[in-house]
Formats: sequence, structure tokens, C-alpha cells
Amino acid sequence: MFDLNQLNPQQRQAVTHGAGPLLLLAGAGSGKTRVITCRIAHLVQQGTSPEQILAVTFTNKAAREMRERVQEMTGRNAVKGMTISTFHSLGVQILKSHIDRLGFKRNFSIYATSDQLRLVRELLREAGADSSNRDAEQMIWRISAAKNRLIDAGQYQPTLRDPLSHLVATIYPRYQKALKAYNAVDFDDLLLLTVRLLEGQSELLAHYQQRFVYQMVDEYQDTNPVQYQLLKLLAGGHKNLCVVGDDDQSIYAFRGADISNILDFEKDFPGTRIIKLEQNYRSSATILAAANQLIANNRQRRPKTLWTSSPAGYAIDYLRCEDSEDEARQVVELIHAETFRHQRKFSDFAILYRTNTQSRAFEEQLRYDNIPYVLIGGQQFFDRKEIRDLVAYLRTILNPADEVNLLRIINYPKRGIGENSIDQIIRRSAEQNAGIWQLLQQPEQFDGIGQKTLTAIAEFVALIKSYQSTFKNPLRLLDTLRQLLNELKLADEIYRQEKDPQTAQRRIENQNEILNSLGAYIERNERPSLAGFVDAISLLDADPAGKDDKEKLLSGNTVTLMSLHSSKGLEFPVVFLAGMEEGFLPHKKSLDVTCDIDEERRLCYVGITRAEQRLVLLGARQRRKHGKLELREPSRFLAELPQQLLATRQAGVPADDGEEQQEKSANQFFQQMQQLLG
DNA sequence: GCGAAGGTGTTTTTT
DNA sequence: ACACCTTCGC
Repeated sequence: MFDLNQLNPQQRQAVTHGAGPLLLLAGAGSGKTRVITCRIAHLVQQGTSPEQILAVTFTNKAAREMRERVQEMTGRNAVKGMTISTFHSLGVQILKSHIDRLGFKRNFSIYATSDQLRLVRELLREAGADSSNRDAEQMIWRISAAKNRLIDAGQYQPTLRDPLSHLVATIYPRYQKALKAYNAVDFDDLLLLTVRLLEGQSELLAHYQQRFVYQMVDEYQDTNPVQYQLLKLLAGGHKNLCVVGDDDQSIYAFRGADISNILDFEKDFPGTRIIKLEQNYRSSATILAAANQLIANNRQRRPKTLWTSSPAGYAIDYLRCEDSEDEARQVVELIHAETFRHQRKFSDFAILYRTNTQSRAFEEQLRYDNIPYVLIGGQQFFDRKEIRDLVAYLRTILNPADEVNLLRIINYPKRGIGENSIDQIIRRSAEQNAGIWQLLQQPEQFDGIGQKTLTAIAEFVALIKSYQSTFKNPLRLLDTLRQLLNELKLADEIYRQEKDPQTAQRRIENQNEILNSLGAYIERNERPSLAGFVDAISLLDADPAGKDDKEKLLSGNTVTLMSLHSSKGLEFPVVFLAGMEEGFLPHKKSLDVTCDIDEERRLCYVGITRAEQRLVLLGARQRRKHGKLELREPSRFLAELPQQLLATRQAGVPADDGEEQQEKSANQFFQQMQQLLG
């Protein structure tokens, strides 16, 4: 099991706290994951049945890790019964069993951003509005924000002085109507619909309230109103809600996270016990002092002071670099030096940045120096076009009412159903108020469509129907998917489209990787099904690792590149925090629009507190933007750090300028020579 | 119905 | 600088 004596007094109090609401204010590196997992193990040890335990996290990775760590303490069987999942997969789980009460069918599709984008652009076109990608993105963003704040399509109120909100008021209800017609929900619906379902079905709510006797929430500072409402509903029975968080690490206001959820917790749950975890076990005293002094500049916060018994360690480096390439070069040089001097592994290093696009320069330099790395975030595996195309087939097979995905593949690969025909089908569908899939079954009723196209439509319908039946056999899932890949000849299509044979090869390998992904899913699940697989990958947040990446992961020895947001909850011996410039950190958008400098400071705080032994801050003097050089100012946060702990250096002059300089001096030399001779 | 050329905007963070 | 989308021409 585990030893209570290995915990400090506050940790022990938290672990052994029994019934009643508990707020755990856990500073960075204070062992909060350990406390949650130990608390779960302790509850089981005290006789709580695993089925009665609910633990909610924000990312799949966090859920997976929690599950693993609890399993180490309680054994496999106990963990199996527990509900340890993300908010979103909890929503899926509840909706999969009960969504029919909201008028959806249980085989609903889950729309990711690209599906939403297709749908909203279509709706904008129909509404006669600008259907550019940018406006569609704005719409999705606004609808998402509304859903996060528990505002349904019918309740949405446009604001007078906000022109875009009027368009939202038109599109949002139509969007919702379309989703329902397609038997689809988006990410935010997974939470909002779950809340509405439980609110409307008291006996269902009572069932879940009785079932989950103890509820635990990690990263509580990041909950938004829907998530909070869901928690209030689920915990409303036993009120044994234990939330763990750190207001100083609240960095998701942009997706509706409400910091007052943690600041005002005891108002909603009277009698809350508050325990602070302030001892940091992660960072050197120097790094911690810098973090403390930085975050002290924030106004609204629960006062706390992290302390450590660790020695001071290294000074914090600040390297003022010339440009992006120089910044990358400095990082790689330091990685070389550190691996050599201190026998560090590549996995000891993390490179953190504010925006995903900053990764490019580092990737190039690391590749040039043959240093293995993994890139977290950015373009996700399941967001890549070739993957989405294949998944669109699976979604259509499962739920042909899902017209976004149906239309995506109806002529991909090209089978002779052209735009004109598709337009006509869509028009007919609107006129007769009938689903497209339904219309496709009787193609003879289309008068304006040629015989060739009609045959193609019939073949397409037959294809989908045939796979609908073969995919029903759970024992032949892999074979059937392999057969589908072969039959579609998607590889040929990719070769035709892609000019560069190497990228074509990569994309095909990506597509084949789905087979491995399905294989892994089948191994993990007792009752595998195509629907289960598609749901699982719809919720995935991480790249399942391509072929190259897999070898790296096996060796486990790679440098990690990721955004500051993705870095929360992780730790590394050496952290490079790149782009310490005005405009990046704090980000330009936060200055122009939201004016929330505090959140940017928290983001910086999160970055600093990832470091165990050595922290290197970097910034560039100039950067290329849209192809043009732009001068950059050092981040204001640098001035908020204790200067005596900071070792500032000008990094080397880049090779370009060096050559220019050399050329100039050479020219001068030759001119002088000529004067002398002349 | 399909490919080529030009024009546009692109870069905040995520489930 | 580049990728993506739209438009145009066949």
C-alpha cells in the first residue's frame, strides 16, 4: 500500500481527511498528485468501495497517470472499478447511456474543431454572411465560450455594441439544430448536455449522486462554469468533494476557467476544510525564490509562500540572443555542454514557449544536431488531414446521419460524384427536409444527375452498408479496417495529390498507424467495438507517436518541446524558457484584448516552476515576422525577478552578421590597400 | 469534374 | 515565407 509516515503533516491531514468538502491549496511541486492518489488508496483501505470513487482530471494524460499510480497502491482490481477520467470522457460515458432522453441517438458523433469549422462555414454561407475561415473560427470560439458559461442556443443574447454577437445569435441556434440533425455533439456539448441531462432527470441525477460517494478534482483552478455545475450536481448528494488546485497556476481563462471557483470555494460548500501544501519538493531555492517574487506581483490570490529545504543551486541564466535561430543555437549548445559536463540525458531537458509556432526553430536546430526530441501539442495526430479522412469513413459507417463527415468522404477518393451533383443533393435534402443519407438510398429520383454519377452513388452507398455490417464483428475489427484501407486505395490518392514523395510516404504511414492504434485499443478493452474506438480517439489529446517517435519513446531519451500551457503538471531537471519578450510573454493578444497581465504572469510562473535544477531564460533582440525583421523588447517579467539571482549574458553574434562584418572589414582592408597603392 | 495559378492571411493558449 | 483556399480555364 503506502506509508503515511512518508508524508509531511499537511499532506497526511489531506490524505486522512474523511467526509466533508476539502479544499487543497497545493503550490507548485508540493506533491499534490501524490496526495490525491494516496487519498484514494487510503479511502479504499478504509473500506470505501472502488465504484464509489470519482476522480476527475483535465487531460487524458493526467487521468492515465493517476490511474497507474493508484494501481501501484491498491492493485489492479480495485482501480478497475473506479471512475478516473477527464471531464469530457465522463460526459461521454454518461451521454452514451442516456443521451436518448435528449433526443439524440446513442451512436452520436463527436465533432472536433475541423468538423465544427466545416459545419459553421456552411451555415454562414447559407445565412449569406462572410464564410471565411476567420469568421467561422470566431463563431466557433464564441459558441464555445457561451457553452462554457452554460448559455444554450435559445438563451444567447447579442450585445448592442458587439457586431459579431448578432451573427452568433443567428448561427448558434442553427448550428445546434444541425448538430442534432446530424446526431452529433461538439466538445463543449459533452459537458453542457451532460449538465442539462442531469438537471432534467432527477432520478438519473440521484443515481449518480448515490453512486459517487467521494469526488476528487485535480487542477481545480481551471474549472469553468459548466464543469463547476457538473461537479455541484454530482457532489450534491454526499458533498464529499475534494478539490485540489493552485490559483497561481490558473492559465485557462481563455476557455472560460473562472478563478473565483477556487477563491470562493467555501462559499458554495460551507464547512469546507482548507489545507495548504506549501513545501516544494521540486526546485532549487534559487528557482523557487524567483517564482515566489514574480507571482507576488499578482493581486487576486490566495496568499501562500512556497518554501524548500533544497540548497540554492545554480543561478538563473538569461540569454539575450540575436534572433530565433540564435536562440535555438544557444539552447542546443547548452544541451551539449550539460550532457557532457553533468552526464545528463536528453530527457532531462524541456524547451518551453508561449506559442506553438515558436517550436520550428528549435526543431530545425535539434534535427541538425541529431538530438532526439518529442514535440507535444501543435498539430495533433488526429487533426492531420489524412487521419481525419479515414476517421470520417469510420464516423459515416457508424452514423451516416453525420453529414459533415458523409460529405467529406462522398467524393474522396474521387469517385465521380462532383460538386454539381452534391449541390443538388443538398438542395433536395433541404427542400424535402430529408437526410442526405436517406436520399442517397433512392438515387433514381434525382433528375438532373447523370447515369454515371448515379452508379457511383449506388456504389458508395453499397460500400458504406457493407462495412456497417462487417464492422459489427468485434473479432475482425483489425481485418475489416485493413480491408477498408485497401479497398479505398487512399494511398494512391495521397500519391496523386502530394508532389513530394517523402511527405506522401509519411502521410500514408500515418494512415497505417491507425491500424496500430486500433490494435492497441483492442488489447486494452474487454469488449472492443468500432464505436468505442472512434469515441476514444475523438477524445485523445496526445499524438499516439508515429513510427519514428515510437523508437524515441522506447529509448525514453528525448528532449521535450511544448507550450507553457502543456507543461503544467510536469517537471524537468533543466528548463529552457524561450521567447522572454514583450509580445510573447506577456502575449500581444493579452495586452490588446483581454488586458489580463496576471494570467500571463501565472503562465510565466508555471514555466519557471517546472525547473528542478537549472533554469535558462532566453529572448531574441529581433525576430522575423511575416518575412520582415522586427525588433523585440525583453519581457517585463524579467525585471520582476530577483536580479541578484539572474546571470544575464549577451549571446553570440549570429553567423550571418559575422560574415557580413568580415566582409565589411575585408572591404575596408582592400580599400586601404588601394589607397596606399594608388 | 479536375488541375493550375493567384490571392490571402497567418500566429495564443486546449478538451 | 508559406500554406491554404478560391478562382479560373480547360
